[in-house]
Amino acid sequence: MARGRAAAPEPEQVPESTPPDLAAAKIQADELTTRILEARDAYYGRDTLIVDDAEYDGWMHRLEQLERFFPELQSQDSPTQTVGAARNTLFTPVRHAEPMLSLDNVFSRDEFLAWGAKVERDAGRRVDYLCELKIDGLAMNLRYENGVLVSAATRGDGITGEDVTNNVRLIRAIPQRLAVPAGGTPPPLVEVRGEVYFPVKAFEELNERQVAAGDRVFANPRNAASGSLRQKEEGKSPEALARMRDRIARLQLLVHGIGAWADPPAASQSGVYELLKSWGLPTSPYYKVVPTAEDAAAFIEYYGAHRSPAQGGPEHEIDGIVIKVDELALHSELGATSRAPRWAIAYKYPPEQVNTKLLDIVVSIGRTGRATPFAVMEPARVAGSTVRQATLHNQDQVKAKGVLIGDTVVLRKAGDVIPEVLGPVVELRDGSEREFVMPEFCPVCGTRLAPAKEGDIDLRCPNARACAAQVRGRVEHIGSRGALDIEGLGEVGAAALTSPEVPATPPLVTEAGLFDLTLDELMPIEVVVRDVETGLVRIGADGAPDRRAPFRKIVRPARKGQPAEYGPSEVAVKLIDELEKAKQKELWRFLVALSIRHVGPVAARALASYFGSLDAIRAASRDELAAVEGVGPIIADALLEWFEVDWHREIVERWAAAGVPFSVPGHPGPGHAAAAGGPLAGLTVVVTGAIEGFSREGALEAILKAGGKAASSVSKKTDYVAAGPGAGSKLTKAEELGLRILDAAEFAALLAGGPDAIGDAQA
DNA sequence: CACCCTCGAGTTCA
DNA sequence: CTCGAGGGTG
Repeated sequence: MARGRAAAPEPEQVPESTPPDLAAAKIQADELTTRILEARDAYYGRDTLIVDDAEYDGWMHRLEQLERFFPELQSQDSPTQTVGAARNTLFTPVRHAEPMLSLDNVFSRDEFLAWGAKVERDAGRRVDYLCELKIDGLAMNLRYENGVLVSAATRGDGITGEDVTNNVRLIRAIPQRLAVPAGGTPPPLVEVRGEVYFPVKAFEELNERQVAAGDRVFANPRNAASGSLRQKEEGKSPEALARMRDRIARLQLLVHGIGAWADPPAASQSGVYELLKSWGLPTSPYYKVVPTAEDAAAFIEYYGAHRSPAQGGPEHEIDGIVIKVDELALHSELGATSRAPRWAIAYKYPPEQVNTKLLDIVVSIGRTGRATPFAVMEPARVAGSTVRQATLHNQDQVKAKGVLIGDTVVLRKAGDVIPEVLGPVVELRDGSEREFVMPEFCPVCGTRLAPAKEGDIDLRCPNARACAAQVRGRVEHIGSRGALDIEGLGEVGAAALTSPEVPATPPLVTEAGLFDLTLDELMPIEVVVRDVETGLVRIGADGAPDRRAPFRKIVRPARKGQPAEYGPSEVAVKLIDELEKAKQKELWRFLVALSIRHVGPVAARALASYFGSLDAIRAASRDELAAVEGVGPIIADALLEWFEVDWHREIVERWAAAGVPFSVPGHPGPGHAAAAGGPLAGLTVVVTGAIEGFSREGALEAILKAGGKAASSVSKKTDYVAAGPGAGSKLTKAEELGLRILDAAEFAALLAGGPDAIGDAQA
């Protein structure tokens, strides 16, 4: 990774040490919350200042940091979430008839089971648990008098909320009047608690419309729900008003509790739900009553893996599971603390979306010279891991996302793996943010960046031969699995060979010398150690940069008058040995290793099996090249152009001189594609997840060997999908298309005996 | 001219 | 593993 610019935050912004674990962070956050709330009560309620502003700001800042790093800690009633809302007096405050308590949180199975054990101890017996999905929406209190909806309010601080009755009346899912069965009378006063949310699908459609209309997009369904409900009708054009009403109407509600009703109307929480349902109020179909805490833990686990509709989950986002003691008599027996009831708990999943600070946008240069801007962020935990960087693809994407350096941005992991910046939280701007400007010159070698051809969005560094980032990238690529698969020639190895601290002239100026490397050349190499967190050079005890020599070790320590004696390290011996072995690898791997545009493993295999040698490919005309299946005029041109460059030909010559044959043994000559045949002839197979008994590469290799085609993505043309543990979106897609899905055993049978072996006449 | 496919790049984990 | 870009094929 090549960094263009050093980040320079103000010194007092340096984060305090992050607590080592979630439990410690939780204690700190609770402590801060209490202090902040006390200070705020004193200020707003009694008009007295009990702390000065600076200290108060310090608490808030620290709490924000904790919540950013452990998003699990963030709750809707955290001071960091409510402070803005509290100052905002757009809507009249209403007092709830009965306080809306929040729930205590647990973050692990063990914590949850400990809670269950305590409940049963306090109750003195076994209890039934009601498990339900914790909707990531907006907590609401609906007040019905004599069966008629009279007010709707947000949760607010739990005592007082904001009156959003007018907007809530537009929500189709909420009945204006309770449907009391014939003969029954509605209670004179009841408060119904529920959660308003935007269904995920409606949310996606909403954002598409917002984009089309040139409006701002919402970061997530919860923001969309809250934003929609807190809109005022005044000052809107008729069209805007219609859009706002239409948006509100799409909101959904699910109810999960009651307040302010003297006589418990049922014996259990589940009984309450049945009652609410009979009144015509929407209740969640996903709740379940289980006899043990262990069963509740299984419920938690199940929905952890089935959070989205695609996985068989609900139409709303969930941020956890709520577990309640089912029997109502126990509720009053167990009671509540000042903040939360003791008979219920919220299990929180690690969130898949977090806010964090965009510290800088830096440009990296890849092996092809492409300049890619990426976001450098304050480290944040998302979906279980810590993220500090994410790609922004190109300058157009930076514009399209609308992020400024210094913004608070929404970060998520696409497909639970790849960090992705969704966009800025515009409300949190303070004016100090600045726009990203694409640099004019390569941050690594200083050459002017330019599009490869006119109209291209991507800028590239044209200095392919000498730009350190590109040389290093190409060398790393040679060692990668899709090319020569050389152990020891990864990111670190490639950097050490191409841009070490010592010697001044690196052993590899270009990849041409790769196979001429000797142990004597490797041993002097010294690299400087960089801090993982900051990317800065680490300074040793003597004040000089911390240097390491990865390719040598001390054979005999220094003695009086005698300097230490050095020899090659195991890593160095291994690397030289691996390079020697690599010379005998298949031709197509060398084609990939040459970094010719558009020539990856697939095109390289086709070329190698058709022509049989690099000389034959080099001698071929544009038309002859394009005759190969999978190769068209563009790839043909890329090949011809590649061979026209002097230093490219030098790579081939020096590798050949070092003993690389550049040919397929026993190949009859150009024009003879390897005969297709075998049990999988004419079939396309896609592999996803881990297949028992095969490595990733091995499975693909086996498919090709059996005469089949190993495709990288699932489509209608796919005949079989071999899926194992860890399978992702490819499996989902295969299921959607109704394709034949194989487990490891079936896959092995297919390889050996073709479709017949697994009972298929033909896919 | 639609598709469908491959390439290339970026990230983080064990 | 995912995305965008753009090539190849029917």
